[in-house]
Amino acid sequence: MPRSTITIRDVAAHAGVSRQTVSRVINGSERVSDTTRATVQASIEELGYSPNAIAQIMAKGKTATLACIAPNLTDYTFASIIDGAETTARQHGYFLMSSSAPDEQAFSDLIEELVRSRRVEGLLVINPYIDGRFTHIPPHIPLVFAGARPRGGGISSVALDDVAVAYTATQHLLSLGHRHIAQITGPMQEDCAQDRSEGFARALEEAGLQASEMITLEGDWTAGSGEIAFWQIIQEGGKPTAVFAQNDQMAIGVLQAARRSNIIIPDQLSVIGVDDIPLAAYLSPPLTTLQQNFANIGGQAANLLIQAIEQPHPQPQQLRIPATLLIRQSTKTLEGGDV
Amino acid sequence: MPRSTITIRDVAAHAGVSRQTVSRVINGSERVSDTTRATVQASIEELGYSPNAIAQIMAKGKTATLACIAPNLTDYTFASIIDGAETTARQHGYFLMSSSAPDEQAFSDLIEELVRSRRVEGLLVINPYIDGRFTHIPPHIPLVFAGARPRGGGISSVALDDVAVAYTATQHLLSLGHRHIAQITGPMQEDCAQDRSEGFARALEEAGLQASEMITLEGDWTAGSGEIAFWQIIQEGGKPTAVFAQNDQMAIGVLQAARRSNIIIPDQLSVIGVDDIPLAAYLSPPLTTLQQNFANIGGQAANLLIQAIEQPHPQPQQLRIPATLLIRQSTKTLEGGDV
DNA sequence: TTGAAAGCGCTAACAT
DNA sequence: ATGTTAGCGCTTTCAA
Repeated sequence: MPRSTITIRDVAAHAGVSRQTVSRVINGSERVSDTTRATVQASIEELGYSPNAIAQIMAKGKTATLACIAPNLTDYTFASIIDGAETTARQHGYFLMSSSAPDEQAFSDLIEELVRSRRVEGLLVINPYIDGRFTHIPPHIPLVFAGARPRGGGISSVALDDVAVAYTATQHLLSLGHRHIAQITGPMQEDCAQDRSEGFARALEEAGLQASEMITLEGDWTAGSGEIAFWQIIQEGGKPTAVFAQNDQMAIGVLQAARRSNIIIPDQLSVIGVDDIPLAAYLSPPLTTLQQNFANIGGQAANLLIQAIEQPHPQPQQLRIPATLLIRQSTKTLEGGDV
Repeated sequence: MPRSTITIRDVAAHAGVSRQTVSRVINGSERVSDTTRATVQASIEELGYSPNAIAQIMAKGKTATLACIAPNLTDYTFASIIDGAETTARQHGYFLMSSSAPDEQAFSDLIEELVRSRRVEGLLVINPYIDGRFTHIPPHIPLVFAGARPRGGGISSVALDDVAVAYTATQHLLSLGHRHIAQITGPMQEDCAQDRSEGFARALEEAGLQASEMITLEGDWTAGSGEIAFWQIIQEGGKPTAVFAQNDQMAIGVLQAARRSNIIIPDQLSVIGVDDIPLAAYLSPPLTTLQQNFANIGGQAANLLIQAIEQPHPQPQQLRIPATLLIRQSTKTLEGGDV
């Protein structure tokens, strides 16, 4: 027969003090004499007491829990952001409940359950604009977006500096002499894809070129979509000497399609991606890309969220995180003519 | 001035009934007349009332929350298991808190906080034997292991049928005519790596060969370790015609090392992995592997855990999940001689 | 079918 | 420095 859980009451009785004193010891209050503190501590140890977190939450009115919702948990970029957020949250004494919501309905249900039931004090939403999910976020709850700048005002966010990233990637290709650069974008309903397209256009314009002269196709961030897009480029008779894929997955698809079309990379075609997923360095050839610091993005987002919870009137902030150009072997100086 | 949260009290007053009646309506009790139920429902809607989950937990003494702890959240295999577990947990009305614990200390701290504070009712531990973390698991808490069979008795688990998986992989290579097969294992302190090694040996023996005649090197599941292992094989003058890598990541390392050594895959060397990570099909060449159903593993594990929580005396169960051989282009019939 | 009382384990606000 | 008194918002006896 395992004895029933021991409570603050048992400790109080055992130590010969009031429950309140035990509570003070637990919470590290100054207003306890060293001797009683020691006595209480001893009782706690002896009884193997541990406070019931739910009861503490109940009495304090604070759950010290954040929710983080991503489209899924398996995507490396999402998982890394969550990992970073969790670490930071815990450092500040918060728990992080991470959940996936593949579609708008699931998102809506989840939010409803989490927020209305007051299980969490704040919301960290990764990629809020992949569908209409942002419309289901209730007002007045501390909120931070990760992976996209907010469309409306008053919302804090942490995201890659997408314009700058695309600009840098395109610049790199231009500096290698490429003048026929195809672009494969993410879904254009996502601000992130729009911003990267803008960065692409900007770099071209500075070089006296027009984005409209280049082939641009839309993918959905998957390797498969990159593959399809590149085949389409070939079929349409496009002769780019370089491809800017807006993420690594799609770049991988391009590598695959190129291989099957007997196009040698980087000799006949340079390819650059964005993200630096772990396998990028192990591709054939290793992929030149822009490395994101996902853990940092997650950590900063958690920070902003905790600020929003703890401060009375926090100022919404938009943080943009820079990326690092990693030159590997999938990009190369343009030598001969076109493909 | 946002009005303070409305409670069951407000609803009771508004509907002209007692709090208990409202509670009964919330919990779907039968013992309420249809008319009062309707009245109460109307009040709930009108006031926009939603029960406070923390208070419910407090009163019921059940958190309906599971914890899932993995070495990290970013590994695709872990994330997929978690994803599957979360889906199943939610279907049964449970929440899942997933956390990463990179080392033993972090694991110990996390468990301490989660279990002793009674925030969670059960523990789902992914890869409990990567270090000594399993020794920090407190007794008497509902527990399920994922990714490894338990060493002690009385613990439920869900894992790949590692012996069978390795047997199938090796069989495949043997059936292609290979007789010189190198093996790259995971860390041998992990049961999973041991079991796969056993399956490897068993298949060889059935073909009249000995595992001791083959080169076996130990990796740490990373692509880098696979790469290093393969270089070592070459340096030592090993001439395998095939490599069985105990996971895809290490197989990727082999692909990389082979490419740099100008060894053509699959013409000069066949390579097979385990997992079927998303990029396996996009490698050069696409990787032959054994596909795991991670979501299923996670889902089954969550099921067992919930059973353990809800049933008085659950029987510990060891579930072994089969894998599917996916033949792609990294394995090929042995034609000429050795490399 | 409904309500009153008691309590879940803890803490905040006042005492002393 | 310590104790007393009220809750936190809900559910669970037990009565009626």
